[in-house]
Amino acid sequence: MKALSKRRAGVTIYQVAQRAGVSIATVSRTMRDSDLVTPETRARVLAAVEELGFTPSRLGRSLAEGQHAANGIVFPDLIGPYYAEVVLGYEEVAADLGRSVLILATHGRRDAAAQVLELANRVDGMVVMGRTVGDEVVERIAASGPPLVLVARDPISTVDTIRTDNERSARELAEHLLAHGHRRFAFVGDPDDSPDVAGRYAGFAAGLRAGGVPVPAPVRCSFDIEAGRAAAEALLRRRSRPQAVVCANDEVALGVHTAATEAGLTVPDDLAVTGWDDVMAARFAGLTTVRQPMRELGATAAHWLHDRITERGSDRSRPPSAVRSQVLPTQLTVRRSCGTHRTGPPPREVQT
Amino acid sequence: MKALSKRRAGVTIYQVAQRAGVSIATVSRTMRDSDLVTPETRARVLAAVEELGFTPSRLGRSLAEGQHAANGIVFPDLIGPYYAEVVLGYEEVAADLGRSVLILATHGRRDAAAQVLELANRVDGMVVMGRTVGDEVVERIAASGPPLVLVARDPISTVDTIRTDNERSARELAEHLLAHGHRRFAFVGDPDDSPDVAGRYAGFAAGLRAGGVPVPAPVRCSFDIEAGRAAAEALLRRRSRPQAVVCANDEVALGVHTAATEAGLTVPDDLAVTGWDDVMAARFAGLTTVRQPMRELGATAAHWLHDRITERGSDRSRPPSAVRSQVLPTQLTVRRSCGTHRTGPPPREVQT
DNA sequence: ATGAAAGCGCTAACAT
DNA sequence: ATGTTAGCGCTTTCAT
Repeated sequence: MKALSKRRAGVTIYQVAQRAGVSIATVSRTMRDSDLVTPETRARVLAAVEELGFTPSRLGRSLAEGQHAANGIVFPDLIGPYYAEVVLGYEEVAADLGRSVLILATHGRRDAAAQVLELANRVDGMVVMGRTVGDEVVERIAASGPPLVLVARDPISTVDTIRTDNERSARELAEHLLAHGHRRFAFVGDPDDSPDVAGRYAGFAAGLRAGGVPVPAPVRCSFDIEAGRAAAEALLRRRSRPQAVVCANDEVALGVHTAATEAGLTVPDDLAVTGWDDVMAARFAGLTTVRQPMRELGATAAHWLHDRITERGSDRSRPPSAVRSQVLPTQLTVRRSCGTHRTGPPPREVQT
Repeated sequence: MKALSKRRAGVTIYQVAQRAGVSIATVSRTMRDSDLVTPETRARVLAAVEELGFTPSRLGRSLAEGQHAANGIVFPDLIGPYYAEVVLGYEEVAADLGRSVLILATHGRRDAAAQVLELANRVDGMVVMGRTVGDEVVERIAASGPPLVLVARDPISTVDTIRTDNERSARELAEHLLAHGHRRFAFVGDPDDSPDVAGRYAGFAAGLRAGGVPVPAPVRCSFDIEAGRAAAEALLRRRSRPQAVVCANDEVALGVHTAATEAGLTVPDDLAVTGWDDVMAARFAGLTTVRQPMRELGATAAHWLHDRITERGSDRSRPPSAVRSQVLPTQLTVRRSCGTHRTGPPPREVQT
């Protein structure tokens, strides 16, 4: 069979060189804006480039340079605004720094590790977010792959990590709920599911403990409205119904809210509900929640990665700079759903 | 200066070959699972691969194969669930087909064209969505670049296009509002901004015209809550306030809703409001809107692209298959915000 | 200022 | 079944 299985090549540097009557080195120099080319030669080359419609092959260039000029980012999915915002912040900065962006959504697939490793092979640096792959994978890449930045997951030695604060705001939230007079609590969400949820539960528990109130075991559920609703339906059937339900994120809280309303309960009078993330719907549902700087998370990661890539490119005898770790602050946003305030006018979009 | 600007190479196929005492061809065959290698040789090679921690270079492989094994997608941003869902649907299918995904958010940057062209250089096929770059760019890539699929933008000859229906549902929406008794309308959104909005305005206008009601000029605004709110504030100050406001998307509608409430008006009694997209907040705000199959949009694009890439890879003497074009159906979702129904019980999540 | 040539790491046709 | 070798398209010494 004569089928050409290989993609037909475009215009190459050789054709341009021939057309301009110069060597490929000169064409290359012209394309890279080297000043070792006389204006006349340059003009001749440019003319040939124009006539032929030449665009340097990224593959050829990358192979020769040993650089992809691309960054990767690994996240679980794009459902809900959280990851989308992080990715957006990341992409924007990376693009400004002249780097293309490869994405990988793991969707909880079991072959995620292989895909992440494959991605590591296509980029000069990458971000790995929580809930995607285990530390073994991260450690392997850290050891022999491109520079890494961890986002929203527990740090491991030698790898830069950037997170948002969970414990502090969760504790603040618990204290706020206690101040409302609530004494029977529930936590909906799975601390084993992600470091973020673990931190939120820990802060929540610390707050209750400090208030001398018993800490409930978490009601485990996944990150969506339906899961929250199902969890709440079970919760509301208990003999001793909780007065306040703290949820792992806004979707879950919105599900709990829906279930409560459907059960004939009024939020917050019969049941207080809180979320996390401050998604758009939270505002319209009057949900008390915690806002976190999602875009900044992505943007910072992109900058840090760029630093690592740049330092690795330079003198390799110099030791790499110190491992960085940062926790960005979050902001409790109080709306109606956490309970009626006992004094003063009803709060509107108060932020502490 | 002695700085090694070139990235230190990893383990190469040559080192593995030497270690295993075979030629690089045999190593290559082993890695590609060719059956032209005896089990013993294969084992020896695999051992060497293991000991050395060899991973084939994607760059070397791609250059030799003339294939990136990657797809691209260009969209304006990831604000709001619309593009995020499309991207997610696209990524999921592309990953299943063994292709990495490169994203490019144009953010309305003026150098978007250059970035899109650069992206075209890194992929075997790409999706271009509306509101990103002009047809000149698309046409240029169609002529000399990788296969293309257009999503949510007007078709151009020779390029596959996939859209969701705007006119039909918009007209249905207008008819529904007329049935509520509304007679003075406003449309908030910019038809010049995207083909989608143009289609929605056209359907809306057609519906009003058929009902013998004057068609208002669009109140132009961008795609966010604040813009909608600002537009509504101006609108509500007019001497003859509209009875119903049809918005280009849910964010705008939510902004209009907010402005109306702040102005002391009740939705829908004093003002009916409708959106488009059915974002999560729409449900909690009781917003009448139109749902579109966002993920399917992305998934279909990924499949079509795969077809094109595959057919191009095979016998090039065979002409390419016909240009495809498809319009996915949308679904009017009626909630409270469009007006009180004159007969029967209040509608709840009715879908027509 | 320009050219010749040696890679970069791999695949695949061809030879044995 | 395995090896040899010629690319793939570019960058970058090293000469001139």
